[in-house]
Amino acid sequence: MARNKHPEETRSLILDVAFRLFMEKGYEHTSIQDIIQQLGGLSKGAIYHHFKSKEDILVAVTDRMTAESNQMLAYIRDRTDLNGLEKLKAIFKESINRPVQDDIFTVAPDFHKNPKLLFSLLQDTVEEVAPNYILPIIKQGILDGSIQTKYPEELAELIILAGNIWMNPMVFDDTKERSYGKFMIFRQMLCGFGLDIIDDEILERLLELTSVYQENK
Amino acid sequence: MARNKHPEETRSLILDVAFRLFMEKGYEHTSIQDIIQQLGGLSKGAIYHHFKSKEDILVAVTDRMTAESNQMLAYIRDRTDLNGLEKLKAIFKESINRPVQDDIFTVAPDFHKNPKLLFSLLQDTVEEVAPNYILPIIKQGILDGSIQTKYPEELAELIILAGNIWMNPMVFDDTKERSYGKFMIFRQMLCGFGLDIIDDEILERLLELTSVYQENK
DNA sequence: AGATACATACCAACGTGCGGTATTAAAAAA
DNA sequence: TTTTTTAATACCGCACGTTGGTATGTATCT
Repeated sequence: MARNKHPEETRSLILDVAFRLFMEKGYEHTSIQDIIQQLGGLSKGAIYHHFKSKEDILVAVTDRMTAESNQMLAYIRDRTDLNGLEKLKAIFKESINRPVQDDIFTVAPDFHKNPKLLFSLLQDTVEEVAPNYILPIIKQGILDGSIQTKYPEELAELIILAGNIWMNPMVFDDTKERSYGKFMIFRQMLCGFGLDIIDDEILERLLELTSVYQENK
Repeated sequence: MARNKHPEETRSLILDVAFRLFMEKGYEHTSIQDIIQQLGGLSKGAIYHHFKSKEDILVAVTDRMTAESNQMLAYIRDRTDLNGLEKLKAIFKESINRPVQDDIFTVAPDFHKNPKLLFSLLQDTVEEVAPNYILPIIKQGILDGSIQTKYPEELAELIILAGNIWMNPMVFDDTKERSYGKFMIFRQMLCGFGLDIIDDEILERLLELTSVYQENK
C-alpha cells in the first residue's frame, strides 16, 4: 500500500479501530493482528511506526476519550462569572449533556470485562481531572465562601470519583433503577458536604441517558 | 521431584509465590515462568494441575486476601446484640485492627500498576461485600430505626467502596497527610448520611497503620 | 487398578524489533 | 524557475523471543 500524505488520518484510523475493538472485546483480548485486519491493508509495521507499543495505543485511546470532556472542564474552571459552587453545578450539568458520553454509549462497551481501560480512566480521574479541574474550583469556592471544607484535595477526589466512575452506568452495568438510586445517594452526599448542586432538571436528563444506554445493549 | 503427600501445601505455596509476585511486579508482568522459578523445583505441570489458568490463580489469590476479612464481616453481621448502626461502627473498627491488612502491608504492593488485581478487588467489593454483608446490616438499621435511607443498596455500595478502596492507602499510594484528609472527608460523608460511626479511637489507629505502610516502602 | 501429583516436551499466538522500500517535502544546485 | 539532491517519513513483512496453555508420560499414592 502506498504511503499516505496525511499520516494523522492513519493514526486516527488506528485509534478508531482500536477504540471499537477495545470496547467490544476488551483490551487484553484484542490483538495487534485484530486491529490490522479491521484496518484493511495496513501492516504491523505501520502500527508500530505510529505507536511505540500496544499500551501506547490504549493511552492514546483514553486520551481521546477524555479530551473533549477536559476541554469543557477547563472552560468552566476559567470562567469569571461564577463562584465555586456554581461552577461545580455547571460541570455536572454539562458532563451529562455533552456528547462525549453519547459517543461511548453507541458502542455500549463493557467496562465489566475491561480492567485496563477502567483503570486508565480511574487514573485519569484521580491524577488529572481531580487536581487540575475540580480542585481549583473548590479552592475558589473556599475563597469566595460558597464552599466550606478543610480538605479540598480529598473532597475533589471523592466527588469526581463518585460522579465520574461510580455513577457511570457503564462501569458496573447498572439498571435504570440502580442508576436512579445511585444518583439520589450521590445527591445526598453532596448535600452533606453543603453542596446543593443537583436540581430536578439534571436529574431528568440523567434518567434519559441511562434509558438510552439500556436500550442500546 | 517426588510427589507431595500434602497437595494443599503445594497449592498454598503456589498462591504464596503468586501473591508476592503479583504484588511486586503486577499480574500482567508476572509470567507463569516467573512463578515456577520462585517455586523451586516445581514445574508448569504442577501449576496447571492445581489451577486451570493464570486467571484462576488470580481469583484464588484475591479470594484468600478477602477470606479473612469476609469472615469478620459475617460474624458482625450475624451478631444479635447490636443494632444496625452499631454493627457498621464495629465493622470499621475491626477492619482497621485486623491483621489481613498487616499481611498485605508487609509486601507493600503497588495497586498503582496492577489493574487486574485492583479490578478483582473492586468486583469483590461491589458484588460480594456490599450486597452480602453491608446491605443486610443497613436493612436491619432501617428496621430498628438506627439508620435512615431510601436507597440501602446504593448506600451500602458507596460506603464500602469509599471505605475499602478509596481509603485504602495502597490503592492510590497516598501519603500520611493524604490518608488523614481522606479519612476526615469520609467521616464527614458518613455524618451526612446520619452515620456518626467514626470516633477518635478509630482515627488514631488508622494513623498508626498508614505510618507503618509509609515506612515499609 | 485407578486416581493423584507432578515432569517434560511441545504448540500456536502474541507483542515487538528491524532491515528494507516507496513516497514526500525541503534544501541545494542549475 | 526549474531541476536535482537529500533526508525524513510512512509503511511493509518477516523473524524473534516469550507467553499461556496442552498433551503425554511417569512415579506414587489409595
